[in-house]
Amino acid sequence: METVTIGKLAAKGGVGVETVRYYQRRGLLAEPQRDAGIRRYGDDDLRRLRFIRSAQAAGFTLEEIGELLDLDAVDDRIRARQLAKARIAAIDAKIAEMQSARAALAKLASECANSSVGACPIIAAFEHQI
Amino acid sequence: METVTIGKLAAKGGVGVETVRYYQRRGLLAEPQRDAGIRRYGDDDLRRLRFIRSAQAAGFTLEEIGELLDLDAVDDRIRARQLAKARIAAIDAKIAEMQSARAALAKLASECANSSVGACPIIAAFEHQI
DNA sequence: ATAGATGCCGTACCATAGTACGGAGTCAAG
DNA sequence: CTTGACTCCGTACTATGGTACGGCATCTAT
Repeated sequence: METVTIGKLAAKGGVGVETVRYYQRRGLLAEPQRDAGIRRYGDDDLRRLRFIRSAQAAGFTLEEIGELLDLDAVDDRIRARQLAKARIAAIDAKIAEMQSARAALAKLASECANSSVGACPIIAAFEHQI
Repeated sequence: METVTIGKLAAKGGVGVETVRYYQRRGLLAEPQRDAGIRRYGDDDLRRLRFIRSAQAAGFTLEEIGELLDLDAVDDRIRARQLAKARIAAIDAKIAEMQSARAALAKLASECANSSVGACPIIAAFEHQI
């Protein structure tokens, strides 16, 4: 099987070497086989690493990601659905919040035009938000 | 003028008392008038506090918020626009990322149905993301 | 006037998610 | 067979944004 060193794995996963070691310490990645003391990673490890980054982008903490990985191993659909649904709700709320913030920023960027003379209250641009 | 104590201000701003003190230490809120040693806040302080929370929701760090507040004081539109535009781009990217993550979670929640028999790979639900 | 809630202060501590260090071993190319 | 890049390890440090502590002062409602 194709195996890669920690540096290659990290590069493919878009993280640093130290981050891989850190995830290993946290139990998010399994200790891989070693070849003369040097870690050798396979495709599963890369998938797992990428999953961690994706789940992180979805707003899960590393602790929650650890739980997801356990659920995956045990195939616990009920709990997985629970977590997914809770996260979806949180994401929807966050997206709404960010859209509101975006609107405030757009207002700030457009209404307070480059060289207009009236007042340009940055604080006011955010009023009535959230 | 109506003035409130730190506890009331914090409550109205949706933060803790210690957080107000912290913002003050960071220079995000001005030291207010005092009445026998007790801080007395006015409406401007509340507006400012709410602005901080909104700007935070927009993804600004406290340091950046400090800069925004300075810009507001000095009425520096050019820089304010720059920051706003940069932030909007970042927000749009983040929203796209979250929508992608949301899709993965929705897939996880629906395809891996409660009591189906086939495999329910949580990791696979996130494949091809981001 | 007396509780009990608030406020004051500085300093210390917390969680999260890494990042850096430094000396030693190992590998790959020329 | 050497040189430079990569890897090993544990431990310590970083940044961000707060949160907690503890002893004392003050305020508010009865």
